[in-house]
Amino acid sequence: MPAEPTTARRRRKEARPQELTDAALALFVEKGFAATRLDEVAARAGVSKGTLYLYFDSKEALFKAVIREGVVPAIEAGEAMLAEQADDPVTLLRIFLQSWWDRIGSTELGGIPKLMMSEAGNFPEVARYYDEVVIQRGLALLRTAVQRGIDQGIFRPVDPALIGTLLIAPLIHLANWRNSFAACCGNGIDPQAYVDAHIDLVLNGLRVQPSLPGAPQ
Amino acid sequence: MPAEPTTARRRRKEARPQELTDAALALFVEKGFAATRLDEVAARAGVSKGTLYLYFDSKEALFKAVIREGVVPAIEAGEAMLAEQADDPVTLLRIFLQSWWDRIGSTELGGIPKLMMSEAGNFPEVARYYDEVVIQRGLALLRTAVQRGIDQGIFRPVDPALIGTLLIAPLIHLANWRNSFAACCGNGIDPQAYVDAHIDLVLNGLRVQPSLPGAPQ
Amino acid sequence: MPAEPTTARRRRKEARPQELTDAALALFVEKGFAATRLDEVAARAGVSKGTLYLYFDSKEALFKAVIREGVVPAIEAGEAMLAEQADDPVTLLRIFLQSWWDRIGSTELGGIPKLMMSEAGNFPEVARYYDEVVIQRGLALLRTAVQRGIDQGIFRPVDPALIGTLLIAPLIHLANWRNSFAACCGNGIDPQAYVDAHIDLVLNGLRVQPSLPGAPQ
Amino acid sequence: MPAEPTTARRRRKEARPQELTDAALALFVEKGFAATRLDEVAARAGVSKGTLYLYFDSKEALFKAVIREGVVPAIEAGEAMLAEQADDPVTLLRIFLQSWWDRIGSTELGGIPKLMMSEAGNFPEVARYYDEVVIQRGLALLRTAVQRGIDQGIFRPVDPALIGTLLIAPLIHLANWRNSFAACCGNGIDPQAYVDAHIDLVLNGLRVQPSLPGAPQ
DNA sequence: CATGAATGAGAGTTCATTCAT
DNA sequence: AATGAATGAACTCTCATTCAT
Repeated sequence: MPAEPTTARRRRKEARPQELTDAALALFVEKGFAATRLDEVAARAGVSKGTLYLYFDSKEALFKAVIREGVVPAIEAGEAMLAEQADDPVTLLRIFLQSWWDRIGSTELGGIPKLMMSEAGNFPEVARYYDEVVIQRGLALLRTAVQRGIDQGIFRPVDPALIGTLLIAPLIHLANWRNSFAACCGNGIDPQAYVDAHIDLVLNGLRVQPSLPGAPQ
Repeated sequence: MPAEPTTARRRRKEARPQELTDAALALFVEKGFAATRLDEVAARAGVSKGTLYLYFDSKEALFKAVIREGVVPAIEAGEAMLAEQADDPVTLLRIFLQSWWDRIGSTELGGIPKLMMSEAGNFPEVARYYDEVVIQRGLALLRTAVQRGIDQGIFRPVDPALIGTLLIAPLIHLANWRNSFAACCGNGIDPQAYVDAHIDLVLNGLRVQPSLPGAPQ
Repeated sequence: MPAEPTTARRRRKEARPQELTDAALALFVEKGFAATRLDEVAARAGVSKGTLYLYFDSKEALFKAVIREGVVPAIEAGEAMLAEQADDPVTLLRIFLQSWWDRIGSTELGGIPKLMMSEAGNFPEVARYYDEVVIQRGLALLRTAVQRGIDQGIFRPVDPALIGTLLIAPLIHLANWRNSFAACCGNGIDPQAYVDAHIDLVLNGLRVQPSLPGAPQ
Repeated sequence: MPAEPTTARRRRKEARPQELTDAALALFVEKGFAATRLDEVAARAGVSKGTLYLYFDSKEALFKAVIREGVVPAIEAGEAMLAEQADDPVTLLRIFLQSWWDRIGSTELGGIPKLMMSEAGNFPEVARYYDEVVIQRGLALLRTAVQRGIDQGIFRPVDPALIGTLLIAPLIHLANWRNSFAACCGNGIDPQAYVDAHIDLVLNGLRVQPSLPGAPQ
């Protein structure tokens, strides 16, 4: 009768699925789903090809797991935002965008948008899941913040539904760039400067014209 | 000496390559390069599999041709913009962004950015070519316009290098969306409204505080 | 109504089949039947691929024609030998072997044995035809000559059936070499010296012990 | 750390490459390289098509392995000959020729010369390798033996370089025949009788005229 | 007659998936 | 649990063959 696995081993075993999805995420982002061979995934995770099938039924199941795993932190990040939710819409937007970059865009998870975009056509139900659970929730957060700003008279009366996408698009674009062209055509853009410039630009664009300094009230 | 083929046949022969790259573009954008079978490309173009090889040496060569063909209109559009170049930087940016959407983003060519982004890792030299010929040139145009606005005191002193990307990113994002999630998770965004909102937002964000309309001089 | 073709054209037309089989022979010998593309044959003959099918029903038919054409000179050479048939078996063998080399082995036709040997397994009925029409007749000639030498007491009483093959084998071997290894591993063998040495060797080997020159009668 | 595979499995794995090259040799010799389908090779070896690629990178690599494997016994046979090397050149030649037939020509390996000759044009570097490692070494052995016979006054002063080829050519020819025409046009030649007749013929041809028995000294 | 664009069956090669060990 | 040899369906690519011009 085999003894209970040692703690080290148990931990290893329980960590396996994530080690595998981590390896898969990196490769799926780099080469795309179809062009990634399971051999490579296994090799990168330091296991044999057959082992993958102990944890995932198929390549497609692995893909779904990768997305599901990648989605959780996004949701958690979003919920954290709600918790910190300041009343000040400007601060809220700043926090949201900066946090998204810090916790998602600039990390390994920053490849998820590219991957999901690339494969949406091949995995519509995964795309739908991702849309509902991540995109729409994120947009709702942004919309709420913008609406609040409008209500408070801080922001111009823009269409909050459109603005949500406009606020996140440049960050996703940067994440996509880092996971595509950056490897071959590194432009010298400093991510943080880019994020700052974006936040600065859109907040300026949203704000109602403040009275000019020195202008008559 | 062989007789020249009749006009009908000749015309067919000359039109073939584009018919094939058109079909390939659509499928590459929809499913990705690796997941697209040449059978499908041929079928979509109404020819047999073997015919593809009369015009392209390999699947990879077809990919390169697709990109090369897709790049030409982008360059031409850019040059057209220069020709129309108004002195007014605001008008110039409006025209540039709107034209990009009208002539590239909203057309079949709007799939090129997604495709190129998805495959940059697998075709670095094509990505490099695309970056040099399309991206950097486009950014240069935008940078110039922004710089001119700054020089004229119309725009705030932002970093033109960063702003270029920020100006185009939301349009690319929209094009990407239309070529990925739109098929399964159509959000109700009206493209023109989105483009308008974007232009409005960034121009407001760029402008130095204009005197409020109706405000006392 | 088309005018009668001019003589030049007519001659061209009638010569076509042979131009085609000549091209085919060279390539079949060089690369083998399966590895030779009809494109190449056509190009070498200076016609288009389709033209081949005006003269031959299929690649296989072309192969058969190549062999049939290559066989005729061998038969004619054999018949010429019979006509010149000296009574002296030694002279007869000399003439036969030297003529075979001059008229067959050293010419383009020298590739036929290699080709036929390589393809015998794939075209057994052609091989059978070749065996009957060329090999067996040639061997019969040799056998007859050898038998005559034995009958005349000039040759030792060897088995004529075996000796026939032994007499021609080295010449075929040389022809094969020239159509295979010679291109990449040219050995410095002088063909005529080789033929001479062979004739010298086998005639010496066949002869009954002649009185030593200068020996007392 | 993975457990070592059991002996049965390991033995299979180690034996595979040779099983595959054996199957390939037989088919390459029978039909030629280009006309042999990998399906057939796999089927003959009792494996699936894909398994071939676990052991050989490509059809061409399989070809090279077939030759390399086929070459080893030839070299070993040659070395064995050197070991047995009698001082008597006549015996040496007898042994060499007979052994070549017994150990090479009459076995599966007897197809190698035909195969190599047929494919020399398509694989020049393999042909070069084969020439250096097998042909030239074999010829050197024969040349040495003949030269020794000449030096001892046993053989006539022939050109040893030419004679080497002349000695082996009829045996190669017989091997070639058995791997080509024999299947369709079996002539009734008894191989051993042929080998004997050849050895008898050439040794007689080489020898200086012995004094006739009973002839006056 | 001659052409060469077009075809599609077939071959080489890849790789997700299985399973005996 | 883990392995990796084996599989075979599927894909890219080739080329003998056809046929409209």
